[in-house]
Amino acid sequence: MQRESAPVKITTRDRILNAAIARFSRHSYEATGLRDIAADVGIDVAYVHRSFGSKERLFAAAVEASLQPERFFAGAKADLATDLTNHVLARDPVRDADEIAPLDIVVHSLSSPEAASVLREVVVRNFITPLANKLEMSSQTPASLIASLLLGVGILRSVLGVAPLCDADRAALQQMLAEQVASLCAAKPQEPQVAAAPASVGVEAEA
Amino acid sequence: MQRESAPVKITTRDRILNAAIARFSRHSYEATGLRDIAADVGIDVAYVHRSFGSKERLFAAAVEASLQPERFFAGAKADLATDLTNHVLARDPVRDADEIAPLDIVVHSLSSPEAASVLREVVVRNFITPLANKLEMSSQTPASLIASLLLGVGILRSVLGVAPLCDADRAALQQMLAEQVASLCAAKPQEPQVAAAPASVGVEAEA
DNA sequence: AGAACAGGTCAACAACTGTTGATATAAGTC
DNA sequence: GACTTATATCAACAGTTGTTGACCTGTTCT
Repeated sequence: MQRESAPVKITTRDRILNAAIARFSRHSYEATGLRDIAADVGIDVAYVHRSFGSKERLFAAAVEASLQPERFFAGAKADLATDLTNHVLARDPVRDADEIAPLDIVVHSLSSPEAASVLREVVVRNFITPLANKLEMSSQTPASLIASLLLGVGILRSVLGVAPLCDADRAALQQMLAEQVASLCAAKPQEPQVAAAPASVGVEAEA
Repeated sequence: MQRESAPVKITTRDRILNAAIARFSRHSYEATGLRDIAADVGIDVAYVHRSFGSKERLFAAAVEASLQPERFFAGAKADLATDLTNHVLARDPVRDADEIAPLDIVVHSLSSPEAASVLREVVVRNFITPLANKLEMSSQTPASLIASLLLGVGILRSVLGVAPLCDADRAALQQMLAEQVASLCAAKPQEPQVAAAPASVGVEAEA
């Protein structure tokens, strides 16, 4: 036993958590069984359940461990748009199927009452709020729209596997996406906007 | 029995389909049981299964019936951005919880191998491709990004119930979202872009 | 040695899922 | 009346799922 260096003892609990992150990052909350996770670790189902109390608490721990704000907002403010889009586009959904990006767990686990109730809180606390802070904005709406866009791209790319997003040229896609994010980053923190009509926003086909 | 007017006979099959649309538009594919649908119609499980062959085929029929291109692309090209954002923002996710918007089924049913494989094809065929056509674009990438943004907003608003999107002023949100859609509508159909570096897109905090 | 305790296993529970075979009921056709 | 077809039901299957109680096995502390 060394004194100075940390024990770095990898507990079974940690291995369960990592296996859970891997599973929930690839399949939906409902499609991920505790037995699958147990098999990955090589232990009994009962123990993975007991280690975290319930499936939902295990999922909550996995989301919390994946969605750490410092992973997204460590860089300079000027690089934010590029950094964020990189997080979504970094992993090629077909080529790098075995890698795991921090946002994958939100994208894949979605849509079941239990999963949604866990995600609701964490997404706001660990992503939208830090993002709005970084942008020095009082309103969280633009940050929420950025989150929406990134989430949508993540789902269409790596859950649905929509061709135009999977096969598109990476640089061109990155450029187009980053422009949208940057535009939202620069959005005016406009007040409730008392009496301005919804104002149809026209589409100019020729740029 | 009248001659001229159509029989308008509402078959049990139709009632099953409508109940399925309602269920899948509110809960995930996996969380929606055939027994729930059967109970809504007031019949036995066996019959809802037999009427469509399998749960997956019933889901496919429900998606097909919900996601009809003419619902989204009937208006003028100039109103497209406003129309599309209206489809996502029209229904207040908490106040109008009992209404069903055509896009809800895509948003809520997401994320399970079976559901994803059904959605993959239909979303491209019934939304992205018609949208790219309406925009007279050769590339489907901008249309896919629009779909991403709308899907993301839908999920954050009505699945996760993220506060900044639910409570935000409708007009302001509509304005901000429509601007993004319009900007993507006007995207240049740029070629694979041979040798341009990813080009960090800066964020100007002060607009 | 003996007690205490975390780490881990085993078998089983009750509830649920989509699916299927056998069967009834009713209407329309020959 | 007999035969077919669509409509619908019943009961049950086989396979899941998360969860629980009882038990075993080492280690550590006293």
